[in-house]
Amino acid sequence: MPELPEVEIIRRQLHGELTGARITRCEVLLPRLVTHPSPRTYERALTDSGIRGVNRRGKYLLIDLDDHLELIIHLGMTGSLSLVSRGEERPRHTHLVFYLADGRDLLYVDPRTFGETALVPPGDHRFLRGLHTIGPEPIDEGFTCDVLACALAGSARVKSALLDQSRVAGIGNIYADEMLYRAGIHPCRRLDDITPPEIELLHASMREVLNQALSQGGSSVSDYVDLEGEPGTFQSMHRVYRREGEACLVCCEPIRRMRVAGRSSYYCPHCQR
DNA sequence: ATAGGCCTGACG
DNA sequence: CGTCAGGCCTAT
Repeated sequence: MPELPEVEIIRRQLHGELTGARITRCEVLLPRLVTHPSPRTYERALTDSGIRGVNRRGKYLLIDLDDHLELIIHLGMTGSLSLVSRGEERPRHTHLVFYLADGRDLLYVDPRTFGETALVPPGDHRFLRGLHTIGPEPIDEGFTCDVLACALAGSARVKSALLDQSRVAGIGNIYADEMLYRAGIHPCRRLDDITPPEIELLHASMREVLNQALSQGGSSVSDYVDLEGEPGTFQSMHRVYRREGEACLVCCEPIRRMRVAGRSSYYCPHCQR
């Protein structure tokens, strides 16, 4: 569920709450979610680890531990984290429990179980192909128009390209549609057909959408909540996503939905060319 | 490039 | 019952 803005909100909260805290032990309740090393080794290695900080790359959370390890968590489609006092009842679908020395537990909850977690030497992302091949961060200073133009080389359809994490990191189905709408670009346009001025428009739209979503605490369409259980509010500013049949805010044409790259894609047939 | 698979849950 | 869902991997 969470895309870059939602994961970044959670990262900031985790960083504030967990920096300096200590994991006393970890319990893996759904071994399938641990992709490296074995779930037992993962549990053992996490025993008594200090947390130095929390970083993010695309949709991956990277928790920096003091015993020369990096704890990686990807929330998949429906994953969430929550920080609770020990003894509080655990929500349904709690699959990982990190016990902290201060009496709190960090819970990983995920109904659809599409998430994953791993424990690796810092920066060693060989075991997570998605991380190993990840593209540039679109909210970084260095993400210039030129960087975007390079990332969007080729002949794929632009929506597929935006969803491709090896081209640009962190964009998912909601934000791809919202960016393309604001840039006036049809999701099916081929990359080699997009002009330099359009790349500039798209670049500006990407930064605008991601920054606005961040300042609104992300999008909560069905179940996204942050570390404190709070939903975001950017969904009220969605202009196309899940608005099929509703009037375009600019031209009043009904918003349409079509399948692109296997995903529902919402667009205005008049404003997006 | 597309379909199907992984899962559970909400909704019509 | 069927369809859809914020992700991502595989096989064709």
